[in-house]
Amino acid sequence: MWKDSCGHFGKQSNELKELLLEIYQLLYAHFGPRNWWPGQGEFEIILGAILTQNTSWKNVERAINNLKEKNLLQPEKLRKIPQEKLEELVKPSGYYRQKARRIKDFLEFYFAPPISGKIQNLKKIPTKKLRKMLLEIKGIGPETADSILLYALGRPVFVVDAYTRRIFSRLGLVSEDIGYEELRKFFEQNLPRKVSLYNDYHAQLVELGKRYCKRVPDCKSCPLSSIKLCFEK
DNA sequence: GACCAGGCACATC
DNA sequence: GATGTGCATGGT
Repeated sequence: MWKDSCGHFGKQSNELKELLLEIYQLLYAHFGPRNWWPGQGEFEIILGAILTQNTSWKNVERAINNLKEKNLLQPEKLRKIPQEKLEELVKPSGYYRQKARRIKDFLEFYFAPPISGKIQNLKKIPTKKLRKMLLEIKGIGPETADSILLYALGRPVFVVDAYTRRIFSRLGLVSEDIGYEELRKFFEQNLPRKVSLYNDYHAQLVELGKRYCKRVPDCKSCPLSSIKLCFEK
């Protein structure tokens, strides 16, 4: 096996593209559609993306429900409440002081030009430029930015997380220390540029990771074991 | 009680 | 550029 300049291990491009689709199909057949973030508003999804940083979704739901109960799931309202109040409400999601600050930082960005508090203005910005703007906000790193782009705004950006890296390095398809950008390009260059596919693929990988690809892998019952790619360690 | 979760920023070498 | 650490609640 050779290693190319992008850091992933050798497979002919066509072979790789088929393999990535095959993996997705196996996951889909096994878990069914994940339906991540269906029918929610953009702003709620953005909050979720921030709140879920290194945190289980269950805890994020508690935080979001707190905000929902107080009818605060709107940027105008969240902007007005003091940070200490916001901290109390998002507490169940952990890192609550940081996260309250990050939400406030995002709101500052959101209400400043060129967005000026209007979601239509946000939607107008081209993906590449918007990604850059999001990354300039303190507390929004690559995964959070890409989650916002994909799940809140429907942009064709593949979201990469710790599970993605772990799963694909164990499959032997990429190096285990591949960087975020490289890994994202690995998917974007080898998958059809389709938002619905990116959306569900990432969600499937998270599901697989949670169940079978923790630090100690459970490769025997892993749905990918049928293609003999899952290393047993 | 240890380990983990849909990361990120910052310090230090 | 790589590696280490703080942040914090709640589940297994």
